Amino acid sequence: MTTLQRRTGIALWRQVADQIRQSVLSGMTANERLPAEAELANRFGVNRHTVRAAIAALEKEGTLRAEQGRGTFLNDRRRLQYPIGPRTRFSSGLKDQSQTRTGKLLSSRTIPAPPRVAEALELPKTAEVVELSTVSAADGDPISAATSWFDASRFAAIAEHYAETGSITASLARLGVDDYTRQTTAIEARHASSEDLDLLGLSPGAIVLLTRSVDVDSAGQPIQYGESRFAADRIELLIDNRAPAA
Amino acid sequence: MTTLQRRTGIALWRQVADQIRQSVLSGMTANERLPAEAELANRFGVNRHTVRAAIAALEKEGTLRAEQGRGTFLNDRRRLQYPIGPRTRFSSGLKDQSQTRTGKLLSSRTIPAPPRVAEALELPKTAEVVELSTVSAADGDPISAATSWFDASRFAAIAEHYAETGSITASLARLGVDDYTRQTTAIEARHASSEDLDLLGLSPGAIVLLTRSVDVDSAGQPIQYGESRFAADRIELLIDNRAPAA
DNA sequence: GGCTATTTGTCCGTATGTATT
DNA sequence: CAATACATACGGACAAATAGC
Repeated sequence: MTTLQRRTGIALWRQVADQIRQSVLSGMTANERLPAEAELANRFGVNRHTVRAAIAALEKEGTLRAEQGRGTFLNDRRRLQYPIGPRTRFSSGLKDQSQTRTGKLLSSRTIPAPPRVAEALELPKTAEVVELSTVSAADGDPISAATSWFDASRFAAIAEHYAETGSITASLARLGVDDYTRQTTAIEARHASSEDLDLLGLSPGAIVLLTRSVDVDSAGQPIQYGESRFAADRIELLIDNRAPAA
Repeated sequence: MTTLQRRTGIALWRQVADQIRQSVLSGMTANERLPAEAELANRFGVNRHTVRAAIAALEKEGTLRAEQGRGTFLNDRRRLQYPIGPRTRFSSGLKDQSQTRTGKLLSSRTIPAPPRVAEALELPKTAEVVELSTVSAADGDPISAATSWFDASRFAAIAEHYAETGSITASLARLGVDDYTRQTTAIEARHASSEDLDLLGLSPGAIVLLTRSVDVDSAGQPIQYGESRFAADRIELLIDNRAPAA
């Protein structure tokens, strides 16, 4: 099966932690007991201390809890599903899966459009854009860090609106965009940058899902280009074609 | 700007390698020269030996090449775009971006349906399914490793057809499925297992995009449940809502 | 209450890998 | 290349808590 590897720059206990998250916990329900440390050590072919180090890491991140004499148990921590489709909206998509959602504005500035941004927004190369850096959280846990760009000539005031509402949809509505749809979403995966580690509260080596998206208004004009980083261990992206645009 | 962290189970040289991939190379064009070792060591706050270890790793995985006396240079490595939508098909999606595409059958077997498979295919818990393990490559580079499940009572012979055609679409056509559409696609990201490292020719620590998908026939009946792993450094997933179902 | 089996928690020592000087 | 300090991994032994009898 899946043998662990040495000398890769990734400690064994961390590989074991990842394995436990994936193969051991995948079929388990909340508050279920894990196999004993000794059995896990045997299964992965490592020392019990190495399994203990892995469990300690998973305990620290909130996935497990160990109780002396009783065993180690799986905490209730679902991966949120973030839907992607023509009607993709951050706020509403997660609403029914979490209690509270917050969107915080980190910074904003008006700059000449970077080439890829100008292309996505169908603006001339000399155009100016508003750049928004935001972090979104659900139930207090940071979910995504995003950078968004808007045509400065049309949406100069969007930063102020976002700071008040914490929502792109609401901010756009205030600026006369009643409705918009997702045109394209490109998805990549990579190791988190040190900035993302900070923003999303991840440990080094963690993975982020990176989406690059273009939203268009009802006239088909691109209004937003965004690059979002999602904590891959807390979220999955879901494309559901059963629910077409309303 | 976060400094690198210790005691996280990820060796410093690997963190530096990830950083170089992310922040240093992101703004660079192909065949551009990297900053000198000493400068990188200074920038990341680590010793030169550590930077050298990181560069050696990146060289081994093919993203950099070091030339004696000249410096270290960024190799040209584009990501293929893999479209996802109602009409998602592996073969045709990549056709215009690569010269040759091959689908190889690794193994097949008929087994009782695992719970998540039975649920996805809307089969009774006692049903049997055909499990196909396949690897797909474009221009000789492995792109994805997939495991697919089909209702054994309806598609018992699919393994033989796939072995001949190297295509799921063609195999289904032979079994009377003229048309099918993608119902759902869930996307996660994780570190590659050692099995995937083998199949996809990756180096340890590499990332895979994992998709779980359900395809349905024209009557809306689920016919295929699949889990695919894509090499995240060679591919990105693209959801394009501009081209609706034909 | 005691006894025992099971499981997690802590301590020792030792060897190897990692990172710096 | 060498010397040093720290992190990782292993092996064993025993303590502490829990559950069942």
